[in-house]
Amino acid sequence: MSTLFDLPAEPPARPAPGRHADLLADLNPAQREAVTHAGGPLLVVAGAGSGKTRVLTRRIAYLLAQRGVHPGEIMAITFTNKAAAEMRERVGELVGRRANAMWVSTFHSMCVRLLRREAKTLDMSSNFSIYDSDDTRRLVTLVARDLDIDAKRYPARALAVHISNHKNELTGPEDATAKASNDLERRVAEVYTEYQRRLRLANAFDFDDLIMRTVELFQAFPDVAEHYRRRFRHVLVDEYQDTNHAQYTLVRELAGTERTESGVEPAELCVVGDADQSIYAFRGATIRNIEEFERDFPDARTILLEQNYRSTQTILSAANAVIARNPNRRDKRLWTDSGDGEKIGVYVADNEHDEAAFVAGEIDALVDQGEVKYSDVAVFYRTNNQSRVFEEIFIRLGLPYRVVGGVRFYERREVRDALAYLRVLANPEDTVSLRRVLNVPKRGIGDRAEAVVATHAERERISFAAALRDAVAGKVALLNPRSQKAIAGFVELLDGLIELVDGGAEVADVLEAVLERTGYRTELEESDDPQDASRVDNLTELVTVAREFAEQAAELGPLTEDVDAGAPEPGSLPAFLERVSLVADADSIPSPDSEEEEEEDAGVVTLMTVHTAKGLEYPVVFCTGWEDGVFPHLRALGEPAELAEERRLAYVAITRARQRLYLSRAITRSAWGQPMTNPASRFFDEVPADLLDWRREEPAAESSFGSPRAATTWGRRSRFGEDSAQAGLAARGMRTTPVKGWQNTVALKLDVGDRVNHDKYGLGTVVEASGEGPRATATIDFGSAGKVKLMLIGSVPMVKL
DNA sequence: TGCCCCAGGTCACCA
DNA sequence: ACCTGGGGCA
Repeated sequence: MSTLFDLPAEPPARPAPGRHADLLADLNPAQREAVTHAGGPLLVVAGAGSGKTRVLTRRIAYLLAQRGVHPGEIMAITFTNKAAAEMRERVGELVGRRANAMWVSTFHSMCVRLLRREAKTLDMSSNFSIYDSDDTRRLVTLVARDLDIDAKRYPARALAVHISNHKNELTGPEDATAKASNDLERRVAEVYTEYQRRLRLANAFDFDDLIMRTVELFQAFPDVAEHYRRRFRHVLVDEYQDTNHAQYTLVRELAGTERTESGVEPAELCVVGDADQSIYAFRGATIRNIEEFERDFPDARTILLEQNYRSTQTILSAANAVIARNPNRRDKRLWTDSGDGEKIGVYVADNEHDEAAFVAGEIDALVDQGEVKYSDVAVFYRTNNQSRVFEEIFIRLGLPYRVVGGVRFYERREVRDALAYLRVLANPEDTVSLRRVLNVPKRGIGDRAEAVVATHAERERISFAAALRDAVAGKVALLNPRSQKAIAGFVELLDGLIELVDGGAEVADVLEAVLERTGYRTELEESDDPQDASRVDNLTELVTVAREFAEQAAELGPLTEDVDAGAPEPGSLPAFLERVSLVADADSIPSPDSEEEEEEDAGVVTLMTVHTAKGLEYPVVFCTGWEDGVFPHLRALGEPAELAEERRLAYVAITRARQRLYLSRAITRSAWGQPMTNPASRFFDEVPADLLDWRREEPAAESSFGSPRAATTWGRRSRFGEDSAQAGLAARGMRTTPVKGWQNTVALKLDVGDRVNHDKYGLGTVVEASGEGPRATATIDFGSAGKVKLMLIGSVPMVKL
């Protein structure tokens, strides 16, 4: 994992177009307009593969080359460090070294930069810690416990989510308290209030705070806002559809909407996005921001990019047809002039193993034919737990693969422990980190001792770190001598390490000292748990990361630019921690072509969730698990808003494919240890039939039951407010049922104790029933055929007796 | 008091 | 698989 911080590999160097004509020469008219537009706010609606990044980078280059804009006046905001790095690099190719003076960063790192500089204004110290979701959960747990909140009724996870939602909506603790109207909301407000107090005490911001408090900074201190507004005359935002309310407000504050009293005009705002690719509602993103852009910024200009440079027309037609089913969307149809290409391969598997075998076999065949190499292929699934069957068969067949996602490096316990030590050294007030490592490895400071110290801290209104020192000095009542001695040893240990830091030791050496002096490494090395061996490896890797970080910093040299006052010294411990905190998950995704891949090397197949796939592209894509209940996900069935989001997810998945796309489903799939039969994904119906190449259809036996076409009056669509898909397709002359019998019939209503007859399993008794309407499931005991969990939507080949 | 081990319940979507 | 609680033991 030494690629942790590596930037995407450079595309082959091409001559940098410096002159006006060159910057625009290879752009289509819409792109050209987006690049040259001057004046009012600009919304670029960029369909998948329509050259969005190219437009953004060219626009920046154009600003510099043709409009005399100084690079220091440009702020470009992205969602991932990877996107930021790519943009910086591509602008660098076009304009050279001057690119360094621009701010090209993620929302979060931009805010950290501002907050470090302005920390004093918010009564914080500039060496603050940044809490991620794990730290947040820990602190919420502590707070909830102190407030005597029933952890069963209000789990810390849930409380943390509610707090996060408040922050994304810019609702502060006071507002939350005032608005609370039921028990849950009052509890949340209570925890939220105390949580914020404790964050401040720990000199820490959590992830959502970075945005919320920056907004607060701008709103409470207009002179600060004006300072940055004066500086950043051009604000560009990528992936605008993924912004939440707080980020939206931040953009507004930063760019300004009208002339200030002292005469600062609003900055020129350019946002780029695609509402159809908004798939992060679950973390607060709202497509409202892009949909309402023209209303938010009245004199806005909107440009649509519909020409696609990535996929075949077949793939684009499928994507267009699926996404067209979403209500209330701006119509947009992707097209290409590069031809139809292959049809979409469709496979109906008996079960998930069969599905995985098909995928593996097909990849094998394609590679054998010399059509593709492994690294051209990606396999998508809806949820991470679906990766296992693919891994199994890939291993069995010897297909090289890599799973992206899952437990990430920085989420591993040992890595977090080590970083917690470093954070304590950088910011001793960081209570969450301090308490995390207090007794790791075990050193005789148990729960009891910790609680006594915490109580003392609370009563004296001092930080936990200060309370520990009191404990050593014997000022903490109820602490037994043995614990006191253990705490003294711990404090001494920390002091020794802090001395090392103050003496200017390199981060990697500090880290080494932590692992040595705490006995952390020794403990792992002496353990006979095989897992601990890999933990040692991970820690070694972390040391390597720290080492490389210092080397990189040394090459860059000290920062000179004025706006970076308050930023941590390059290569320093705080700088390292900041870097690590802000590594977004998406940044660890290897891009298909970026590895140091030899020409001859076939690379590896990439396995990932659809969410992870956003922004990537592959010549060959297998999108699996196209089943109602899987994709779309179970909890989206019957929820129009969530179903729309699932459909956007399907759209994202389809548009990742360049040349070949495969869609597959399994008739039965094991979930939660039980086999489950799932109907075909409704999204299948939405792809025009003439684009599909059926590799295997549903076995006839499954469809012999009932009269599938007749019984759609109950239909999910009519009932749940979608337009009539049947009518819509018929009107366009599209065939809607490629396979006989997979349309939905009336769902069976079953209760515990009902007797049923199933075409395949025979007679059975319902032992469990749950869910309503489209989400109804039942567990049925078929005697010798075993217990089976079935979804009751779709063509259930079963009758109630 | 603190540590360790085992049991049992729980939670399984996506960054 | 991950956290929590109880009981036995140094």
